Amino acid sequence: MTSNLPAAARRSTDLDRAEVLGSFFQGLSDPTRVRILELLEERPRTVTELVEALGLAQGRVSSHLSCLRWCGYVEARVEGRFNRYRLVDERVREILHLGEAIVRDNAGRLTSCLVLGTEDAARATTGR
Amino acid sequence: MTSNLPAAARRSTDLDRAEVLGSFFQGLSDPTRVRILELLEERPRTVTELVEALGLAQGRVSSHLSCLRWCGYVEARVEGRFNRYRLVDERVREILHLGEAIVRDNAGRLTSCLVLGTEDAARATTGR
DNA sequence: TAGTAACATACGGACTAGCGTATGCAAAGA
DNA sequence: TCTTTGCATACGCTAGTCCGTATGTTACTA
Repeated sequence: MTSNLPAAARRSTDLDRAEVLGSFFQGLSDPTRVRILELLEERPRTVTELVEALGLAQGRVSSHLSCLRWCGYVEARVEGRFNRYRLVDERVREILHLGEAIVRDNAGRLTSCLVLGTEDAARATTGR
Repeated sequence: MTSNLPAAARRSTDLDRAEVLGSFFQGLSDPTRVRILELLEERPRTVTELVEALGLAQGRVSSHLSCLRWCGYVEARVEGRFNRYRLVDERVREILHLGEAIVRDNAGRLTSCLVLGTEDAARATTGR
C-alpha cells in the first residue's frame, strides 16, 4: 500500500457516516500513532524530533503523520525547513483520555484474559 | 484469521500501554462495529435483532460483537436462549460523540479532499 | 427425545495495513 | 551553484483483518 491512509481516503464513493467514522477512529488503532499523539500532547514537535523519540524510520513516521493529518488529529505548520506538528483540538485529547481511562479500568480483566488463549478470553466475557 | 479480535488479544507478551490503547481503539475502526454501537446506543438488542438491522450474516455479527466485548465496549446478558447486548458505560458514548463531532466539523475539508486524489488530499493538509 | 431457534466459533480466500528501503523535492548554508 | 538537511511519498513484502460459509453448542418446544 502506498501509505497509511485509511481505505476511505482512497475511495471516493460509498462513504456513509459509519464508514467515515470508522476511518476516523482507525487513526487511533495503531500503537505508533497513539504514541505520536501522546508525544504531541506534551508539546508540538518536528518530524525529526518524533523520529528520534520513536526510534523509527523517518519515512514511517511521516506516513503515520500523514494518516493523522487526514483523520484530523494533527496539523502541520512549516517553520523554515522544519515542519512542526501539533494536536488540532481539545477533543482529540479528550478521546485519548477517555480511552486510557476505560482501558485502565478494564486492565485487570484484559490482562487476565490475555494470559489465557483467545477462545478462553472470548468465553470469559460471554455467558456461554 | 479466526475472528475479528485485535492482534493484541492473541499475543500474550509485548503489550505496552500504547499497544493496548491502539487495540482498544481498533474496536472502533470498522464501520460495521460503529453501526453496532450506534444501534446499541438506542437500546440493548439481541444478536438476531442486530443481524436484522445490519443485513449481515449472523456469524459476522457475532464476531464483531466478540471484538467489541473484548475491547470493553459492550457486554452481553443471557436471557433464556437470547443474548442481549448493551453498551458497557457512558464513556463509550462520549467517545463516539466526540468522534462524530470532529468528523462533522471536518466534513467540508474531508469531502473536498476525497473527491481529489490521495496525493492531492494529503498535500492539501500540508504546507508542502 | 427429536427438532428448532439463537448464538459462538472455525476455516479459506481476498483485501488491507504497516514495515523497511529507496527516491524526490524544497529550504538553508557553503 | 552544489551540498546538506528535513520531510513526503512510492514500492514490494509480510502479517493482520474482514467476509461468507460451515459447524458446534445450548435452551426451548413439540
